[in-house]
Amino acid sequence: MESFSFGRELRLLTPSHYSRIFQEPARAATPYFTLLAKPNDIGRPRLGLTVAKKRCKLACQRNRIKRLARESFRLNQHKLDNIDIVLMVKSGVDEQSNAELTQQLNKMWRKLNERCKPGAPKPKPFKKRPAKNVKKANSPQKRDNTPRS
RNA sequence: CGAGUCAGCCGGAUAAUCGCUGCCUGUGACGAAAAUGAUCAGGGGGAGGAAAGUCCGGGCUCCACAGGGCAGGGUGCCAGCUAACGGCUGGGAGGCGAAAGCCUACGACAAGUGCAGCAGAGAGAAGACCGCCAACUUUCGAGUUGGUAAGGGUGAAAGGGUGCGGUAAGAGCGCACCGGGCCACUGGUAACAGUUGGUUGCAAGGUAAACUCCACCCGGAGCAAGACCAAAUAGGGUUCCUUAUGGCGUGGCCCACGUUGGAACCGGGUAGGUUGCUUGAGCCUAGGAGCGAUCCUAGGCCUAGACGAAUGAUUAUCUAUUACAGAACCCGGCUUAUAGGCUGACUCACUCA
Repeated sequence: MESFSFGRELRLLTPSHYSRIFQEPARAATPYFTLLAKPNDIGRPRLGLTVAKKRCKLACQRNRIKRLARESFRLNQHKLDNIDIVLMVKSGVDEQSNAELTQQLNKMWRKLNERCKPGAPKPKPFKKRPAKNVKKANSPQKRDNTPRS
């Protein structure tokens, strides 16, 4: 049986991870979300969330939206290829119900996956950064990767 | 039962499934080993009454600092509590309410300066518009001069109130009572109070969230504080080695100095990591002191510590759509938001007995 866990290896952890994705990403959008994505080399999808205070004023609502997004990502992670995703939020999200937002998110994952596929063989504009990134992401858990790279 | 006042409490529950996080127990990958402890399994924890606003006060940390003053800011009836406060408790005074009860920056305007629209004759050691009274004049309509704050009128406010005496008319002008000021006395730690005594005809009102004066308090910045570890072929210093009495630059040339390779060591420190980080002015129970805030004693308990940021989602049941809302170094307060519900004490009205 496949696992539905959502550990630290499935998240974007540092600002450098985020800034990599903001360079020439694939996009997908719904009325309340914008998703940016880019393929990675680590063998699993990863998710990062940005919920701006400007778009969603109350801390409580921001938490709610993040939880919904994580939950939806967790349940759909096996339908995704190895891509890094950053989820952004548009104003008005905090007025939507849980069911409505979950439905939108579920559609998005599939769409985004399709868009990333033709983008994978694209020439990488930044040669150094992805390599450096992979090394860093793997080093805390597996040491045998480090001497090889 | 109705209307109301005060005080306190709860802030969805249960079950199933899939997940997150740090703690404990076991497992123990990688490693020669130790150490570190990956991974997996199990156990038991895991947001609030306001976590919010950041309005006050502290702890903690770093910086500054002999002492004192000025400036600036804050507080402002009295006493107490407290680590401290602009907080709380008790008391006083004033105000609101039928009552329970509630509200109040509540020091000084006799240190000085300033301010007060409109109305009104006059707004401060004031003032004569109408009226009243006297004298003079008179064309008998009234006029002029003076006196007068009792009456009218204006205004938020017109320099105590009522009565009697008094007077040309009046007036604290005099007297009685009421009110006020001052000095005693008594009670109270004090604010303050008084069926107390004496004295004073009462004289210069309001406003200090106006300047100001008086008394007391205040060094600055904040956990992104601060401390530690520490990559990069980012970059600095010292010593040594060698191509090498080398090359390049300064220089007429030598010497000398700078620069160029490698190694070792040293300190500073970016990315990143660790720590600060939860045992605390802590919570619960019992007893005691006090009207109370609070304090003391004894026993017990450990109750979130994340860091792109953990408590969620779905389903079922409970009348079930559920308020305000998310810890970020930690405490004590204040203020604001809050669906629905529970408990206790008290006041008033009605009915019944």
